[in-house]
Amino acid sequence: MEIPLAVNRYRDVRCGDLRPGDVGRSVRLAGWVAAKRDHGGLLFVDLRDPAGVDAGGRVQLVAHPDVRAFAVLSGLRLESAVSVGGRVVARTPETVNPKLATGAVEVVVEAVEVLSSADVLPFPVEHDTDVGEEARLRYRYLDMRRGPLVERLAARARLAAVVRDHLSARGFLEVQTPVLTASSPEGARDFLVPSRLYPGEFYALPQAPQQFKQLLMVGGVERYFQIAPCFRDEASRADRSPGEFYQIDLEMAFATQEDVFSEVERLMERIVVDCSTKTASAPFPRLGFEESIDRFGTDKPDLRFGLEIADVTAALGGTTELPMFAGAPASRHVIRVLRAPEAAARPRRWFDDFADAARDAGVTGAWLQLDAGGSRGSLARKLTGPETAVLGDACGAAAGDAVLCAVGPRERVAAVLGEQRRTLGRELGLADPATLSFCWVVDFPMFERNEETGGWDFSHNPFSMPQGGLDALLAGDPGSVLAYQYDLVCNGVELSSGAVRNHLPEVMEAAFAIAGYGPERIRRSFPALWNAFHYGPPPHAGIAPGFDRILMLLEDQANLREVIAFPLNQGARDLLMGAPSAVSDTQLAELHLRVVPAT
RNA sequence: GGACCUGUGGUGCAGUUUGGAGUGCACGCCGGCCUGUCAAGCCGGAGGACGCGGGUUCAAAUCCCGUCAGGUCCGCCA
Repeated sequence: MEIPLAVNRYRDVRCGDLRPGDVGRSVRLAGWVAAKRDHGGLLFVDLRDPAGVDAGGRVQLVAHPDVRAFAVLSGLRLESAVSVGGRVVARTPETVNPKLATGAVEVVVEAVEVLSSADVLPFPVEHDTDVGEEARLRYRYLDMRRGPLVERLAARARLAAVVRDHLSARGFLEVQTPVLTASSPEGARDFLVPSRLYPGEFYALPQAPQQFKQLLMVGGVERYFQIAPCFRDEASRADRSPGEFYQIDLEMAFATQEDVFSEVERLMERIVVDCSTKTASAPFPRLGFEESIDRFGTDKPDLRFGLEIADVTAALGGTTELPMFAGAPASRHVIRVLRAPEAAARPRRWFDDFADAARDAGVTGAWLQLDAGGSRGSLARKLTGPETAVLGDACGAAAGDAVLCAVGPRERVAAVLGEQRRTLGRELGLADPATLSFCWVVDFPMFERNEETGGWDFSHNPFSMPQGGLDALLAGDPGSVLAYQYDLVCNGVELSSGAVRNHLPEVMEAAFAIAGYGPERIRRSFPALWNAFHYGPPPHAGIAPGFDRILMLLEDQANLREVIAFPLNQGARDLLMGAPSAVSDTQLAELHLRVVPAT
């Protein structure tokens, strides 16, 4: 994008714009001292301006000892800011630098004004040497001057612009919702803001604008969106920012799951086309939750490669001499296998590690190494030839491959083999980095067993509409009720959760009853929604794709902090600003707070 | 709440397994030389209680315990 140049006393041209056609011009440049090469009787300075983040915005200055500027520049430290007046000259052929866009010319310095000087730098700004992240966060502005981070911030701005442009054109109304709101009892830990006016009462920062957007639906906003800040006081991960993050929050009235899918597929296609060089194709494939677990061992599968998990419980359970297989059906265990490509020759240690990981997860792990002449491994001995063939055939393993096998409860077997699948995909480079492989995971269960209490918990979101409505809830088998609840997944990353919302108070009451809550609980916890839903709420559905996570995928970053200007660190501290910090007793008193020392 | 990895001049690392003098590398910094470099070069120099505290030992950067900081993961994240 072209940034208009403000011509003023600091500069009249950008460093990176000088070309042979400018030879003879008198120019004024402003920027940072990026490098100095002092020959005693001759001084070269690379001057870099803000456009230099993409390496295009720099030019070589030459200073001769007969100008006063020589001594000034010579004494300046790197990253000092200067304004330089000089004349553009052509370089002699043997001194042209092909690595610079401006490498055919240089600027002979006539005068220099030091705009500000820099101390000795805490880490090198030029050059892409690795710098510890702690230092990068503490001196975020210097980290930015290195370039790549600003490029990612530009990508972030472009993504936001594309999202706004696209969704606005599709009739979505951008509405800002409050940042100071009421604490809600469900979900993650809230960030609380003490009220000065009302002693002992608190605002909460929203974990998501969930209730507000549903209220907008009731209010007659047909389509809503917002690049919404969300605040959750939970532990962080590489792909999970502590404290705050952004969602492309959207909701549609008089809409079905299909309507949401089709709008999001349009949006994602537009994003991929406008914001990346990668490819994606809509419509996105759909996987049932159970199907995804069985085939890929996870509810967020990376579909850029195959390696599906195969079930051989029916084929081998109870029929072999191998006790772990023979006893499986009676214990309601499953026997599943995963092909490990070209792993037959891996060391014993690798297979032992797999078996150990399986045992730690509470299942039995075993393996088969397929050689041209036969098979080896922990399963080879007790199984007949045809039985080992079943294992290999089920997952498509051939000579040179290995078969990883896990036996135990279904979810645990899935988790173990799913993890192996992910690891193999990464180690073997099976996933094309230029592809964004989106999919929908649908039909999540509405409830799940609480292992401790034996009761039922909402497995995802208490606001989701159960499939089959009230009848399904009253049928007496909560475990079999599915929700209109869906995830958008891409390349093994969960980008988003969404749902057709439950807008019917009587269905809500029935759902909460199963989870062990009376109607007064809904009224108390979600008074606004509960009341609103008594005044003709439209059926509505929505979703909220994670803005930062989409950016991670587009920018090939493994860590969220790389796409955020001023991120908190893993421990939720801001190393640059020093937040959180203690406050004065006066402030505490005003807020009616007293700090109790940790015990 | 838990597990694991890392912590050595300003920066990035090696040294830790097998205890023996703060030893080393690259960059940066300070001084000197240097008129065609482009991450300039050459010479010289400064800069370290090896994160912190305790323990074992004749002797600890190195082994043990604790603690702090940074990171990765599990729990958690409706």
